[in-house]
Amino acid sequence: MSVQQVKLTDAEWQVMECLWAGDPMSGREVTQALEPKTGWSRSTILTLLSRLEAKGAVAGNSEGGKKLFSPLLGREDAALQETETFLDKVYHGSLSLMVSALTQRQALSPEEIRQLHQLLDGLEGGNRP
Amino acid sequence: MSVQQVKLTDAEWQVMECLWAGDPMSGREVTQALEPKTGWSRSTILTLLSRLEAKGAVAGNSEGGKKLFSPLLGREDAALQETETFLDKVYHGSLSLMVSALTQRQALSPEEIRQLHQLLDGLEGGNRP
DNA sequence: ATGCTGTGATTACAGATGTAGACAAAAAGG
DNA sequence: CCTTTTTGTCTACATCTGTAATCACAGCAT
Repeated sequence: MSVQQVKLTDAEWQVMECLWAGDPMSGREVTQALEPKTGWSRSTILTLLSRLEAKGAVAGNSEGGKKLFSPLLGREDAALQETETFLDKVYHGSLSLMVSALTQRQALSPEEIRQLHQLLDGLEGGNRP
Repeated sequence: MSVQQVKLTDAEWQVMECLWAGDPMSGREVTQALEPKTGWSRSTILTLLSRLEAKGAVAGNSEGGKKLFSPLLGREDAALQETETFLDKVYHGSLSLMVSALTQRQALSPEEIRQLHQLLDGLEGGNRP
């Protein structure tokens, strides 16, 4: 059932994003990877990694001195959870309400719309036995 | 251009939800409306209303002693902003990526899918000159 | 006038979050 | 071995959030 109900903060999410990209990483690697985007100091990253570890979202293996961190919480799981929370809060849990709002504001590129269409068509095909 | 970049917390969002529902409301009305769902005390609500006022998300008109609060930030605007932030953070800004993730996890009811379909079809019709 | 009552403002406080310095143990280099 | 560098843990602290008690004042009832 994967890791339950872990709430990631924005900063933590960035760190996770890193770990999801290149699995076992040392603190330094994460720091370097995030440096351009965030400019956070080593300490900051390490703190975040600790908190994530405490939350059970990442595991730290300190075999032979050095410690390597890997995500325990999968990106898919995290994304899904975040999505549900978001949809509930903003669109009463309804995806179509969300899409509707976006289209009404013309916040979707034709490209996005095309892709969505394809997606849904594919779905129908797959669902029909 | 409506109110810029106001970030609403979860608690604040609930209060706004209230104000969006029945526009000018007194603090007491908001409190009563939220009581069943949240159980928050009058003080809590008033604090939240103040913070929202400070952020420029609601306006408080104290004509003739009593004070009435109305939203300055529209629900549509708030939702759109929240949506963009969310999409960027979790799905690199791509709605179809989100929908794809949802379908892969079978997190969409057939009903939702049907509605989405309709929505998109309607869109195409409207877009074709 | 005088004391309740309903209402907003002020103050409070614990826990979460963003951000980082100081310190200690371990590794690497000479 | 002893110094320099690396790396992780602890501690720190300002701000933001959630939540509320208390205060002060305006209006109503007596």
